[in-house]
Amino acid sequence: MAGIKDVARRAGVSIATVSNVMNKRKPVSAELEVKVWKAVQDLNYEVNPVGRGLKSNRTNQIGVIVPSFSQVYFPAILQGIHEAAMKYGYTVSVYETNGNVENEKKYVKFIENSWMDGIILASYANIENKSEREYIWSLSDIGTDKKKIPVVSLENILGPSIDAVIVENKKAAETAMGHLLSLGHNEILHIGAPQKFNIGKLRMEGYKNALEEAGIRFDSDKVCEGDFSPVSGYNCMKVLLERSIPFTAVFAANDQMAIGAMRALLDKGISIPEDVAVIGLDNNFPSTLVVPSLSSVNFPKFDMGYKAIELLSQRISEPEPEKRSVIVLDTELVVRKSTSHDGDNRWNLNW
Amino acid sequence: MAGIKDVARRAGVSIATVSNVMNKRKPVSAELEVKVWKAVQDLNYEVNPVGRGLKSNRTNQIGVIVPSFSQVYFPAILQGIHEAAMKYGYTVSVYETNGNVENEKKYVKFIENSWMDGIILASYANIENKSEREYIWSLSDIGTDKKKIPVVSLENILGPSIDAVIVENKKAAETAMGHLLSLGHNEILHIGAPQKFNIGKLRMEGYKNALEEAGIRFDSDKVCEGDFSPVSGYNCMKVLLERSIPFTAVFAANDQMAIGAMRALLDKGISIPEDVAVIGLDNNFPSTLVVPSLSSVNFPKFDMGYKAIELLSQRISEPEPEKRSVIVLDTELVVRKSTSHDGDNRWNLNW
DNA sequence: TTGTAAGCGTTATCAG
DNA sequence: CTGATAACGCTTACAA
Repeated sequence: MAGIKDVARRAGVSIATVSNVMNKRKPVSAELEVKVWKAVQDLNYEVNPVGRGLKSNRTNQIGVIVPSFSQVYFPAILQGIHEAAMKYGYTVSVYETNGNVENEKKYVKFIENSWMDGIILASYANIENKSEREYIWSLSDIGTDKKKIPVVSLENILGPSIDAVIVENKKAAETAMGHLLSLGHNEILHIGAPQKFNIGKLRMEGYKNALEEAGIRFDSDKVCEGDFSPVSGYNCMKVLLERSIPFTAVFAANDQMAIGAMRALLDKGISIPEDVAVIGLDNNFPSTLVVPSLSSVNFPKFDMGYKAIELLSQRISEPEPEKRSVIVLDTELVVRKSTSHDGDNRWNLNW
Repeated sequence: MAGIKDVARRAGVSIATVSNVMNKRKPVSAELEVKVWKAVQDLNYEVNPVGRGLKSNRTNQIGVIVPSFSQVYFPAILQGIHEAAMKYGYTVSVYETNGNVENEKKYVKFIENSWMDGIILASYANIENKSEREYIWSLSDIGTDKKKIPVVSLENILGPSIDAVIVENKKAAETAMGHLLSLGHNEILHIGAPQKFNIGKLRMEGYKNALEEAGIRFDSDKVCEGDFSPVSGYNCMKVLLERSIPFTAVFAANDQMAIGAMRALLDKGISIPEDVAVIGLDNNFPSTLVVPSLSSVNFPKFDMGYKAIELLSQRISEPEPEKRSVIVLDTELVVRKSTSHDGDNRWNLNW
């Protein structure tokens, strides 16, 4: 593995000239430039990021911190992150917190300490908790004066001064509800996401808003709070069925719970969509797999990852923005067989 | 962010002493040790990996190269990798090749160049291609004399001198077949994985072996080659059905294809498992989701990742082993509803 | 046991 | 336009 010295020796120039040729920071005569590039080729030389990092304070590394690698949407986000990262010349290091905020803090500290250039964070920190709120605040000021390390939050708005890439959860919920309402349903159950998370609250708001606009009274008996998992959807559905409330449709706050709910309905001999229509949120690949296929509202997972890197890259080159950016991505209704016989039945092959 | 100098100043010692205390390389008096640790605590100091890397040639980084992040088994492997990596003090950087060997080479080169300490590689290189074979050979000698960078291959034995973590594909296929045979099936179709991959060949061998041991003649009309995807399983099943060969069971070389095959059977009004039993290989979470749930042979994905790091860590500390290691992990039959009414019907919640 | 100083590979300053 | 050299943060040989 050749170093800059080897290149300089072979090209018959100084290491400074090699550096200037490769980084185009100072003009170099055409003659020497050719020699240097030739030597670079001959020796198959590439800059050593460790040496460069020490001097220039840039490592071209991005740290990605997420609650869990096993969430069904993570691979798509990571693909977006990776593709954009390669484009902008970054390497991606990944950290799994298991939803533990202490781990989150530890990894943030480690990334700062490693002089990585930026952080993409899907945080589980709770703003209502004092110490966690302080931690969130600290995120807007990571690094030293010499090297600020920007943070981009995924899926969440963490605070007034932290950039974020999100989808409009409330609007997405309204889209799902709008679909059911347009099909003539007016007795609609809701299986909610945990209300302690912002996401859960926003999706619930969307449910309520849609009802209100349609002139339907909100009834808390029609709601059950799940925990994102398929089993919680299954259990919620059973609880709701036992209440013997009339209903013709179910809106679940994510696809996993919707699939659980579908299973509970089918177990009872209830036909989907003839007796009851079901719709989820997120649009993960298992929704194309189940029978009937599940209608949902697509979240642009790949784009979220991609945009997060773009935003980060911008912040890295221009650390002091006028104000923080929140990139809001569009969601889209996907009609499948669980709400309509005309719905799409194709498989998502990306798994 | 404090540096080693700040710690030294605050503790009233030299930076060498700080280094010695933290790395325990040389004895330091108890008195100074206490002072140093206090200063470390006060300043919340952590070693800067960039500076350390430059001097010591170790970066505590592992590069992980895989064909695709979206494969359904990747998250579990990555979880194993991450958990072990944290335990051993490594950071994990990920690279997606999209099955393109040129990308693979590029990332290997980049990792070498970045002085990472090791590589975990799930390669798509084909040993039968000359240039790719040369590339594979080169993998056993990455880095310089000063810093060798070990490679651990995932799922594949790449060559006689490269460590690997694998499962016994042939045996796993025999396990699946053994299950069908024990249920009394003797007309068994096979939907195979691509025969250009080692994995595909081994699973096919397992199929043939099991037939032979049961005294059943191999019939190539009972076989169709898929490409791992659910749709290819679906299409293969349709082709096989058109051949009008009598059969009572299907063994697919992975769960995705098995699920595709199930869908084709159910579309034709064929009952599973009453008319036809179906079994896959790999045991991914969608298999617990479909109806009926799919029998399979479990591959220990988390452990594969975990063991790969353990092996790598061992090679990093002891670069010149007597011989290379191949860690072979156990697989296990999982009986679900697609082969037996007594089969398991529980969901795998880890998604 | 402790401290001084060289050096890892690169970039950037500054003199030529 | 080019080259010598200091500096980045740390580890380690060697001197004290």
